[in-house]
Amino acid sequence: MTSPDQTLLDATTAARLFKALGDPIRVELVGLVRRTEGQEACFCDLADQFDMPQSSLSHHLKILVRAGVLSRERRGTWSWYRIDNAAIDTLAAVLAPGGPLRDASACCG
Amino acid sequence: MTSPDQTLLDATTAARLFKALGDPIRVELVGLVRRTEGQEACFCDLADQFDMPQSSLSHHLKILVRAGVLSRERRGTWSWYRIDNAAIDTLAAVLAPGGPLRDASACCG
DNA sequence: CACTTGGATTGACAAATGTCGATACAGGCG
DNA sequence: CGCCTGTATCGACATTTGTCAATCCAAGTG
Repeated sequence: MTSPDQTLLDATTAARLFKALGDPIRVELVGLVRRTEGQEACFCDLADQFDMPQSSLSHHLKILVRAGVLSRERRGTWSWYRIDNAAIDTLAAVLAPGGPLRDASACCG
Repeated sequence: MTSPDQTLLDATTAARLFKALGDPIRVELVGLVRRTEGQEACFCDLADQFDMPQSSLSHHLKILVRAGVLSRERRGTWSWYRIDNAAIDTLAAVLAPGGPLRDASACCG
């Protein structure tokens, strides 16, 4: 009748991360960072891959950082982005067989 | 400079699914269906778990169905929802170590 | 200090989203 | 057929989101 208590907290966390990835550009961004040496990429490298204004890209990156999917580090003139693996792990766990959203009798047995 | 070609399609698909899960209520909904016997639940059961108007719940379920996360089947008077495991698998694969968003040298070695 | 460059922030605006009450529709049942 | 019950859809509204141009700030260079 009332909204679920304990699980709602996890659902909120998961939803926040899912939401951050709920845009093709942001999925691409995370994928690009992941494919970069050391899972770290600077803004300038990312900007080369997208045909869009610099401000838009910065905006999407900010959303990913705010959600905890990426972290930003300013090194001299350039901004470097890297993946927060804990966040990805959280989502992977949610979707894994036996996790909150996936029955244990999944693909793998 | 131009937007990535091949991967963009996958990113769009993934983003569509992520977006559908980008709300705590919808995460809860999928979790509830998952925990139900046979991964199938009727609207009435789900409605008991949430303190919100029936129309809102129906709206969220529609979003999940439209995105392909759930499927709806009308059986007599009641609507039954079940998880589309292919969709969950798609996202799990995206987040898995070695997947598009996760470095291979992840948690598991 | 003046200038340039990388990148973040702001402002404006259209479009999408979440929420709710009201209404419509579909399937039993009298 | 008329009525109830379960669920979907509609209409209105406030909030959020994505996009772009413009501006601002920080760091390096002359």
